[in-house]
Amino acid sequence: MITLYLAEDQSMLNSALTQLLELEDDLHVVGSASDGVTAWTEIQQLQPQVAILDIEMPALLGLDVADRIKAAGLTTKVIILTTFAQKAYFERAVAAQVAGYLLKDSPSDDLIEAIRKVMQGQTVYAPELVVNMLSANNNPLTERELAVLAEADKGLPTKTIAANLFLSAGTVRNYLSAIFSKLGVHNRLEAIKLAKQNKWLV
Amino acid sequence: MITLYLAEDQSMLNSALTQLLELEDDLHVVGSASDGVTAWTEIQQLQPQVAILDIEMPALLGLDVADRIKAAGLTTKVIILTTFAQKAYFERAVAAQVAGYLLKDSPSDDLIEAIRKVMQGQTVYAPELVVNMLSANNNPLTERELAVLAEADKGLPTKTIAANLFLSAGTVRNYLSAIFSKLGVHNRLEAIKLAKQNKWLV
DNA sequence: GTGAAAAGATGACATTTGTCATATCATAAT
DNA sequence: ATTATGATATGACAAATGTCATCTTTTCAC
Repeated sequence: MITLYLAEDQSMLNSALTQLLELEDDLHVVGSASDGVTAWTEIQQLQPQVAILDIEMPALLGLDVADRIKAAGLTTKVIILTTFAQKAYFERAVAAQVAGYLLKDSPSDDLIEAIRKVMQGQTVYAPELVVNMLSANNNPLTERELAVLAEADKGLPTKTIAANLFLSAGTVRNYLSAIFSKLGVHNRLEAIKLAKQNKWLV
Repeated sequence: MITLYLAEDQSMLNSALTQLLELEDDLHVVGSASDGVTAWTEIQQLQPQVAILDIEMPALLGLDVADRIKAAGLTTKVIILTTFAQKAYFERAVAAQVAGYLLKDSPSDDLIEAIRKVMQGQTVYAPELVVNMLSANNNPLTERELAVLAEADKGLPTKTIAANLFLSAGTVRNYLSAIFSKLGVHNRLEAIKLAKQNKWLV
């Protein structure tokens, strides 16, 4: 019998999956949560064999939970279950040595299959991710540029951004200009949109 | 036996729900799709008693499918199943006289219950929506202002916005200025953020 | 049918942005 | 030791943006 914990903040999917997994003779869902903090607390107590974690959850990202599971030395294997194939998330997941990374864009039977494979020691990655990995869309922005862009994203004018980051207004505009040129756009809005699309900016 | 059709583009949820609904003795899923066009085609052929439609799907919105079902005079009852409580969507759904409007933020049992109620002629609306409706956080922007803001949101410069809407650049700036003053902000970015927060802008 | 909004326009002006050249200093890589 | 890169800054200039006053037409409610 494989014991499972499910952390997924979309109730419809959470409850549907829970019931579905329970139908399998060799699977048992010992608990579920719709936020990261609850998940982390309960996983420590229940020590399930496999934890299925959504990434985007209130309070704590699934990836953060994965990090903690690893840091705490639990034997719980982690399967990340998320909506989109985003490189940044996938990289973090790999770094946290998760056992599986599935997309919600695949049928529920894939999840069941993945659980069994993971318990046999295999790692299961959605093929889309691997492809995505190879087509390196790496963040061209430096840390400072990102900081400036993040301020700009708040809708603040140059002066305020400068004040917030203890820079001169000119420097801020330089950074923005550098950002635009790297991203091939011509104003803040476009830069922000692009950076968000690529998840360089949250 | 109630015949169902399920249109949902997130495969994990689609397959999980299909299997779950099939477990109920009085429910039968006659078909499912992950895009609006397929859904519409098959609903016409299969004429299910209830169609469960996601809103955001490729090719055709669930709401569009609902409109067509109504226009074609089918007896198929529609339950909209969507992620967020957005007033605009809800209003369209009510206008299309859908029988139910559920959020994915509710457990799957709610859906099953809703299906049975709908077949008894009841309408089922998520309570969050009704609350949202009453707390009239009414949009102070006119249709035209919204259109301008939507263009601005694409990151386009004034000229291009003007060209796209067949307006003069000056008019566009006037509209933006009017928007800022109504919203109490001083630039596009802030206006867009505020409008999105209030769901006046998608 | 009058009056109030809303849609649309123009022109002028001040401010904010975006671009560019150029410079210093620190650090990391070869 | 030299070179590249990143962080930081200035000054100058052009282009885009935001503000205001003012004007016309259409539409819709009373």
